[in-house]
Amino acid sequence: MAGHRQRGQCAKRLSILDAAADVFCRQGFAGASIDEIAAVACVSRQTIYNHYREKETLFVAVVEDVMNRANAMLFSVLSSFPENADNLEDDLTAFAVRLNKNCICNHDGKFLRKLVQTEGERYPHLFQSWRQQGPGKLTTALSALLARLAHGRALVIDDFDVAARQFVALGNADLQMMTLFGETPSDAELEKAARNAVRTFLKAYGRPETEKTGHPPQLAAISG
Amino acid sequence: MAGHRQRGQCAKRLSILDAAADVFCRQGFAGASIDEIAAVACVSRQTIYNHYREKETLFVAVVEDVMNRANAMLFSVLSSFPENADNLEDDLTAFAVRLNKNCICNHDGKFLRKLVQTEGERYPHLFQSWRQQGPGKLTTALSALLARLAHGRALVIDDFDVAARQFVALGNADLQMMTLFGETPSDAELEKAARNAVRTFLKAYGRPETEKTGHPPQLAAISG
DNA sequence: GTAAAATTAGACGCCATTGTCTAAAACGTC
DNA sequence: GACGTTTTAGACAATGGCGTCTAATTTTAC
Repeated sequence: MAGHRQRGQCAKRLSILDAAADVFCRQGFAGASIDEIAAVACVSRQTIYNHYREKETLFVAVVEDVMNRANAMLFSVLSSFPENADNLEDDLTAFAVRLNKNCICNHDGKFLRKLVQTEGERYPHLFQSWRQQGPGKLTTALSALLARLAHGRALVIDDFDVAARQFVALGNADLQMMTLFGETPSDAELEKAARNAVRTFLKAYGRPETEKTGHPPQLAAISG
Repeated sequence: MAGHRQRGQCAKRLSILDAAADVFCRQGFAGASIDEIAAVACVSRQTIYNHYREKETLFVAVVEDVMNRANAMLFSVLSSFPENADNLEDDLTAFAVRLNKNCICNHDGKFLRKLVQTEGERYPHLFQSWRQQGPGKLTTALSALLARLAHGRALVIDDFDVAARQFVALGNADLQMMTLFGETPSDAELEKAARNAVRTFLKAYGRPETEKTGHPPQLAAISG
């Protein structure tokens, strides 16, 4: 009887989901063909229609799958935010690297931003939930984490929400063009971008005594 | 004979170009139909094929048209960058507002970012030129303008390219999500976003004496 | 007004895609 | 090995879009 023969079925489902994500990402919803998805998934077309009633059903399932993965990853990265300020610049830099590498510049992040731009108007409810649970959560959570550091006298911040958005924006400043054009930054580039971002962030929000230790007043670098 | 009957022809061309931009932007290349473009342009389908040999030709023409408009606007906005530092915060804020409003959050800016994401892989040469003349020029030009201010002792900057990218990134920090989701920020939101960005930028890069005047040391806002 | 050029509506062939259907094959469990 | 389920390959109709063609109509220049 039909107990749990889900072993092979589940593998098929995942295979279809992965292939569909790949093809939808490259071709968009309109440009993607079920036949190509079936070919990439090494699965018959009928199997796809067997699991997902129609193209749109499959699309929604793919987006929800990617959203879940991305949200889980974001939660995981956020939980690695530095708690104390012993080595703030290095810890924040490492955090920014993780955030960029695993949440923003990674495959899922690019996929979601691409999709929300192309199909956002056609499926408002679908991406609205991602907006709240993804980028929305990122800002509020990061805002709270920065507040913790500020409460511990490590940072001087007047508006935590603004500072959170600026931290993310600075972290992407050097990578935005690359990711926009589909390139994936190397580890060295990720490291350098995060370092630049955190230096500037701490120059703006770091406690004057704290940030100055270690660095000479940086005035030496100015030309003339 | 065929001298220059271009009066009506030119109008048709522009009408087609506008309609095609609209439909391509909403539906993407694959999803856009020539019939719909013809309907929006109030033009027969044959007229489109008369001016542009095939769908791809039309698409390329649309992208180049938008690129030219965007580049001209970017050049115009860059030329309004403040020269002296008499009222740096306000001048930079006004500049950031113009940059966001007319180059990044406007219709053409959103269109180009959307298109480069969806069709960038399929037409690399097409968008590569925009990358160099649009975002590329923005960074190098802004870098030179910041260098001018730094040379005049108004700013303290160690890496001008990084500072330029950070200025743009900070300017978008509060607006990124809105533009990603297709919304258009109000003037008040533009003003506030630019103000937040420039405040932080000047906290990081402003000369200590200059930036402190006017503002109390901002330590009062910290909780506890 | 006239002639050349441009535009229009509509029909047409062609091709790709969607979603359904069927019969055969593979699979997993007993 | 037998049975029920799943998968597969392929055929199938229906749809829609692209690009072409034609004949009629409008616009424009002179």
